[in-house]
Amino acid sequence: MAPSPTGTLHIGGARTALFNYLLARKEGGTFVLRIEDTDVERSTQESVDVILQAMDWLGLSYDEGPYYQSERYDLYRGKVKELLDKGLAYRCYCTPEELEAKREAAMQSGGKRSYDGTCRQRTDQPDAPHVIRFKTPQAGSVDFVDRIKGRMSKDSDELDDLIIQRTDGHPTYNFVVVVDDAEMGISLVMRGDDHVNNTYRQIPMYQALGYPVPEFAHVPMILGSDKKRLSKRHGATSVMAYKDMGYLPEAMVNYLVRLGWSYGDEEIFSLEDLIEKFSLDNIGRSAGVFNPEKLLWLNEHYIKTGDPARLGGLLAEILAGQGVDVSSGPEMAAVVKTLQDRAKTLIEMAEGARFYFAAPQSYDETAAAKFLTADKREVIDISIRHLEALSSFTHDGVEQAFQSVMEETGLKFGKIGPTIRVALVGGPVSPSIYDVVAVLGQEETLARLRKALAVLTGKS
RNA sequence: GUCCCUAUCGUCUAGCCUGGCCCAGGACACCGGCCUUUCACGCCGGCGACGGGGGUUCGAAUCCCCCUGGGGACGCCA
Repeated sequence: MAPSPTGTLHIGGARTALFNYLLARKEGGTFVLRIEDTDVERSTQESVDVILQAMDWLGLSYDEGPYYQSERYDLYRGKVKELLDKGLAYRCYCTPEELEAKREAAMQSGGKRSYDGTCRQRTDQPDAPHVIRFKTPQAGSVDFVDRIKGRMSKDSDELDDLIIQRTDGHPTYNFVVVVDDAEMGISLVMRGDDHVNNTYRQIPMYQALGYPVPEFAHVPMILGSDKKRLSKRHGATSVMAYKDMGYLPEAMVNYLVRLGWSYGDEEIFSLEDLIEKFSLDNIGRSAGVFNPEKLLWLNEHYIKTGDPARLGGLLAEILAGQGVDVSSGPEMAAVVKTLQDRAKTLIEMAEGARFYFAAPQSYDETAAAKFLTADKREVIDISIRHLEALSSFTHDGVEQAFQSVMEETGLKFGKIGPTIRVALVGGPVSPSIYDVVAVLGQEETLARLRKALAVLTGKS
């Protein structure tokens, strides 16, 4: 996996990383992380950190690296010299302005925008600013069999002499990946299919340098809902943004892998399942549209089925970050269990959990007007009595207590529950009353009910 | 513009290689119903696609050709 540290790790990059990881794990290969930071202008340490964090969050552990291309310039320079000495590369003195003008002119006349090879035959080698270009063979065609797309071919005369070393001496991407992939023994290059045209340019370089040509697997791109390249205008695209929005990494992994890959009708896969089941054969060949709803559904699924203790830990972090004191409230796992079926994200769960840790300061107006009226004092009072007498403060115990309240008052639960709910949580929405009471505990429940009673008494 | 790739429900896809089991299956979303102490969950049902045109064949989503659509690349970015 070789991301470039010029931004965050986005959805597309993460999926490529995942596919690479899965294949390496499945086939017992080595998963190498290499940071492609030959663009000094745009590469930043912050981006490197974000990439590392995202890989870690997704659970994609690497066996080697991270390697930094910026630390391997000696190697690349040696290889450039080798090509120069063999006559397979040459100095080009054309300036960026000249090149731009030529491209412009070519565009106008409907021709190719390729470099015209002006400096290819140049015999003098003045000591002036120059780049180094690779002398791409002009005859025949470049062919390879892509592990995903099958036979691929391009006529060589469509290829021009690409720059492998800039005026400032820095090597360029297309050259260093060839050197690195070969030197690092990469046997399969899997990357987005926006690179297929680079592959045609890279293969001759492997050959020129005497390297074996690796296998290639070009994964289709991920597009936005308008079928355009995924970008910020389609909403969050960075992986870590989803962590912040309360998504679970297993949901992200599951979503990502199904975007472009399938295994019959199955939808749910853990990383472990995937290491066993993943295969290049089941990757589709066409671009896919990023669908946030399905990702959300998967997140919902993993929240629903997740281990309460683990989810509790994650929830506590979020709550703490929101300034909620979770140290004195009920046990997190118990809280989670009451919310798992009704939250799609951890953020949503946190919202739903706040009342457990802070008694209502006020009551929702419309809910109170309906369910917390003076005539409800008796119900609350009777409920208090039965809950006081209850020794087993569990879901079932609480249910029995309310059974008694129903008998004593002759009311159906529909006439009791909503009132208790508003008194306990302050609003009209919460998990099942029995669960809320059981999790809140006897002391806290009674305190909140008495408070409500006092408020009602003060009113009349 | 040139080149490369690609084409099944709105979206992700199964099926295509090894034609008939497909008047096309699953999932998300959407719509309806049931359940229900709120909100949800859940359950049941529904809507919905082989881009078009030519071939080949007894028979094509599946094979061939053309068209069209979509994406990508064309940088001293990666």
